[in-house]
Amino acid sequence: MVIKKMPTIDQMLCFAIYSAGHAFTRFYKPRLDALDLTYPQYLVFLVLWEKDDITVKTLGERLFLDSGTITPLVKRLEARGLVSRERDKVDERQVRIKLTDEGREMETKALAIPLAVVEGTGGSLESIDALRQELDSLRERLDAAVR
Amino acid sequence: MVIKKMPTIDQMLCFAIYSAGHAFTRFYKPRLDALDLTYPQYLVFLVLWEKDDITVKTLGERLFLDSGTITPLVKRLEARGLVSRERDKVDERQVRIKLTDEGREMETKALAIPLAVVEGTGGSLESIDALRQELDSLRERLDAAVR
DNA sequence: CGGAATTCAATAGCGCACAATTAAATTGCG
DNA sequence: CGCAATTTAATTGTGCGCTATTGAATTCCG
Repeated sequence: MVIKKMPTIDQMLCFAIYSAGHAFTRFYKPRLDALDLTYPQYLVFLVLWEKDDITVKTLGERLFLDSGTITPLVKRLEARGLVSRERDKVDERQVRIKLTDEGREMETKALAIPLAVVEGTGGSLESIDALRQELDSLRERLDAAVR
Repeated sequence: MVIKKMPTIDQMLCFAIYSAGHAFTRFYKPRLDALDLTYPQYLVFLVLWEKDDITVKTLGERLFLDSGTITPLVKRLEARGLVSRERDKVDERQVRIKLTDEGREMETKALAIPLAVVEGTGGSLESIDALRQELDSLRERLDAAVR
């Protein structure tokens, strides 16, 4: 089976992912407004709540983002007193990011969010997880194809 | 079953979609560089190759984007001579977007791209389509929840 | 040991995305 | 008809996300 003509945008997996991603951001918006966080900032906190005192590089690896994105984002969080940034004493190339008390306390308020998400997506936890696994595997194949 | 703790980022569907979307953009990058298009610009052309002489509003509805995103993007394409923008003669509130000859001719070169994508994603066309349908339905549920 | 190569974060510039606002054209309704 | 309400696109401002580059610290290796 070979594609001879340009596919319609509605038939394309990449666009389904692209538009579902935007829909998720819009869905999160009113919930995250309560914490005064953007969606990418929320992702940073998810990583830090799990384990903080990590470097910019490690954070970027978890989120598949580079320092050009991470650095200014984290600086904005630092300016608000939610995280701290300081050079590693042993290897001064690295910058370690830690939660402040205020940043850590936000987790409690944020607990309401995943509840609303499961409700908003509508499916069973099992079907959500199956979809997630397919997307993870897709991301891995795409990443592998880029190198 | 109720969520009591914050989920890990790797367990979250929204992040799987978010990161798969970025992986797709990175995968497309070298192919789109050959056309000197960004990924969102490519999506605009997919819509226009299918049917041009449409308004900013219609284009936005196809892509789930608003004029704040569409207008500057299309202006950049106009500056390169790939599309034209002109006010509708009947209803001057509307701006109609048409392909130029050069813009239309790009479709032939672009045909190589979806072939590479199917190869890069690796799965069967059937499994790709099943995944796409799940994501479309998810997007609809999320949009409905936002109202 | 010492210079070259590598690693790491920061920075500058471009192009989305989106919210909020503005301005103009059209429609609705008394 | 006339004026308010609505529709449409453009504009402004903020925050990603990426590329390319820079500069500093560290590691590699002869």
